Amino acid sequence: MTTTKIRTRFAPSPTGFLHVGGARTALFNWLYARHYGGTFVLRIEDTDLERSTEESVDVILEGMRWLGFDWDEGPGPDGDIGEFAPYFQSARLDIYKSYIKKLLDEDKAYPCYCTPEELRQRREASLARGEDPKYDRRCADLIQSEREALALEGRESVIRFRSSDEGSTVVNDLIHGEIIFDNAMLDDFVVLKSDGTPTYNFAVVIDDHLMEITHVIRGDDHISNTPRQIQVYEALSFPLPEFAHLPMILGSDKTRLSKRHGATSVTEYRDAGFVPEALDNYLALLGWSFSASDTLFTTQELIEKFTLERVSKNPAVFDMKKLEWMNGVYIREMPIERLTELVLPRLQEAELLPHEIDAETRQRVKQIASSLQSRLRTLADFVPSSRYFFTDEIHYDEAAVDEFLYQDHIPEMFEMLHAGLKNLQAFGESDIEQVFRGVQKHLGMKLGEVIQPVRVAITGTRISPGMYEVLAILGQERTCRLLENVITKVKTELSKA
RNA sequence: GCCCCCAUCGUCUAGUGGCCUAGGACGCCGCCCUCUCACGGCGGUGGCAGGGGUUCAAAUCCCCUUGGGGGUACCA
Repeated sequence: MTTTKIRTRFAPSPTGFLHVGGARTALFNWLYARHYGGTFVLRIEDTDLERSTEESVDVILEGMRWLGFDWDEGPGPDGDIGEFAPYFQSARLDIYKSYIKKLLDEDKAYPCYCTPEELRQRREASLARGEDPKYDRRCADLIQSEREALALEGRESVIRFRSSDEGSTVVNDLIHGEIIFDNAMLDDFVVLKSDGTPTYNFAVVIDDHLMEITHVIRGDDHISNTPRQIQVYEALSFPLPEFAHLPMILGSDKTRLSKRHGATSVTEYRDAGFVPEALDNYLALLGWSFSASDTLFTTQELIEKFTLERVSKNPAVFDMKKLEWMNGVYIREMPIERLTELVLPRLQEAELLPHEIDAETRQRVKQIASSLQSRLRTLADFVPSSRYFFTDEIHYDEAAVDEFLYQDHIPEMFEMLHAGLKNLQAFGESDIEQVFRGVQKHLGMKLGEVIQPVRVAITGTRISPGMYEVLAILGQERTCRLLENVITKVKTELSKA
């Protein structure tokens, strides 16, 4: 057992939405902390002043809450919470500067006056010569007077880290094992930009150290950055945390998951009718597995079973079909009351229900939800599938109407059904079934030959829950009225032909 | 270009040298249930990238090739 308390963090940069890849990283950090009774920190890496926005921070926090990833330290409703505040990098600039000063004082870093344009040209030139496009260190050994002269030219400076060309740097990764980098491959990278903000590779080290992060769990696109960071740790005599690099999430064409592949933001999945537990469960399986046979895990089980040892090394392709299946499982297994509550706002949104919902309506929606529960893959499916329960304006599937309704025997058959249904004292499923059976027997038809036309008449389509159930929910009055409407419609059409 | 990571069914994966004639899940196909569609049940299709080694024995270890991904920014 470890004696030090585990501390993990998720450190998104607020330049857009909470990406599913980011959500997966957050999930693993969160699960790891919860599994070991550690602390989960949320830190906002907003040092890119150009691209970071406040709205993006809100969207990310909202996504985190929706997914259920509660953080112990980080942004709170009234400012940052936690002993290592602030948790926004933009509010920690003085801290970074003090460490920059330390590096400068010890000659482990130096100011560089090359402009981005000059750097770009030299990089391209060396690439064209077939050389490594490394920074050429022309500012590495400037003397004070030279620096002043460059500054006098109006040049802005950045601070570069003086990296060693000797030896190698070893990344000891919990998932990948030892990864060795030749130090000669690393150049003197920028640690402080000319606008006074630190670069990622520097700030991440300072913060992870100061916030006492014990396990740095992140996407494996950061592997190549890790040796740079390790050199910073060493230059500042900080102890190294453990590193664990997660496999990336890819799109169906095996390239990095992006907009081209469909929805990538957590918000989109929420809006599309996915439930958070399903997304958590699915995301957990992207890079982690528990056994040869288990795939369904409640969030609590995920916490209990999650370990880094069972994280795989290979990249995972995001499979929407499997997510949909899993979401369907969660919808099927949730209490009907919850499904009802989740679906009400969507029905209001579609203007199928008023803003005020009374107990009777809620009860009715509950019945409908119950009839549709096994047929949903997303909550969004509910609206089109239940439309006819709420409005007489039926959208007819023309082909189905031609096939089932515009037949000579339909008016007579429907009139028999109408008469039978109208006379019922009670309008339960079994009562309705009696009427259908009677008509079917009388006409010498198969049950389906009676029911399917009714289905098309009532729902407009050939697909719905059991017919007796649908009619019972609709109620005697509406059922009879809808039948009457259809009988007229069919007669009119037949007389035309 | 250079550096790094990765490589089992279409997809997610189990597999840590003999238990593998390679297991599960999604998808797909078929059958059953059945008033349609779902659900559910049953069955099927389908894979160790290629080549060399090591070993009595390799999906499992090593090397090479190939393929994919990432990095090489005053983005994170």
